[in-house]
Amino acid sequence: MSTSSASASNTPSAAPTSEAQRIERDVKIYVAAGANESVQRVMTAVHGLSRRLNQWYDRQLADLGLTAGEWSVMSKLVRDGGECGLSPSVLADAANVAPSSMTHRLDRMAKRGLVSRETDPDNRVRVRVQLSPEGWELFRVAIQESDMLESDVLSPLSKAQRVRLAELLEMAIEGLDDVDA
Amino acid sequence: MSTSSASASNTPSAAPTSEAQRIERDVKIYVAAGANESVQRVMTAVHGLSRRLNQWYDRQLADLGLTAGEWSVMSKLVRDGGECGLSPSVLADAANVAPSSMTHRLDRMAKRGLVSRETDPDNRVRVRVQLSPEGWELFRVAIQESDMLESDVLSPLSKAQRVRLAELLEMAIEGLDDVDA
DNA sequence: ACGCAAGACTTGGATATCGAAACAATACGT
DNA sequence: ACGTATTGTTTCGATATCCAAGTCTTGCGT
Repeated sequence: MSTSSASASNTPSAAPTSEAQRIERDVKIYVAAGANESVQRVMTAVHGLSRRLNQWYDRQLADLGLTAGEWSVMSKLVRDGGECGLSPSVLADAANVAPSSMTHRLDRMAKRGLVSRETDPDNRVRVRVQLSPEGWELFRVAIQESDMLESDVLSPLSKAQRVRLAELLEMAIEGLDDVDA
Repeated sequence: MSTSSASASNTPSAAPTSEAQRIERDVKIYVAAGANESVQRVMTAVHGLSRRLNQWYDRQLADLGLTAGEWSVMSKLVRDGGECGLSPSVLADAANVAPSSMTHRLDRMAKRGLVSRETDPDNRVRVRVQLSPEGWELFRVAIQESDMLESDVLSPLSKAQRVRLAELLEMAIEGLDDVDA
């Protein structure tokens, strides 16, 4: 914020184009360095894939009124819910969203009766989220009636490529988390 | 929605656990098949990286009041804007967002004077978006004062790994676009 | 025992995004 | 030329997300 705004007033005798030239020079350096070009490319692609993946899930689950986020909660509960379910924070972490986002998500799902939310009697600070019978039933319908099982969104990628993709993504995430800390 | 709600009323003589058993069986099939497990993993990771990348950019550019999306517009214009700038739809496509989202983004940026928006005289249906002098100056300040050049978000990934990551992401996107069509 | 720091979750307000529909302006077929 | 289809952009309403602040437990230090 300190090296700017000096076009016409500060240096009266200098060439009037000096600022434009300086800007252009600096920017050229940036562009020539290809600065963060790969980062930008990754960011754009990540954003785009995220968008399309959500679109695909939303379309698959449109009849059932489920969103991609809700589906991810349900399948996480199915896979790892066990006897007592999971806590909101665990679910938020698994879904890579902010805790408050998961609260709102669970609000919606609880209002529809898909999940039950009850405070853990042993640890009254924690909350146990479990799939309700209606939730189980809807999950079953979803995997039966939608193309969830057969059709494959990532068909252009081989099994090995998917794993590689996931690994690279997770490496990048881990690195970013380290920077934060 | 047609094969449900028959626990206690419809089949009085059948075993009351039959529905629960059926649900469990179907779900077990799904889980055993590892159905879409890799897809779910990719989706979660993609979402997470997208989130963190935005956070990182927002923090880098917080002083300047720029968001990641606005930054991507600016650098796209710097790189490929040429003489006449770019159209909103091209920018939306490049940023992988819906056209209407780009309209709003450009609204904000135009209100701040970062970009100019004028209808193309040759093709009055098109709009040309260009970086204003203030936009150029702010871009220059950003690449100077922020750590945009030096610090590297994707440092845990080598150059080759980034390229590989971007390629895989773009393959997946292309495949999803084909499904749509 | 009492009080205070830490952790888990929720509330509230702001914002960015999306899809569908409205709205030009052009192009094209007859 | 005229009406229609097409394309580019915007408006509008709904929604999902985020951050910061608030509430309520737990646990620990003195």
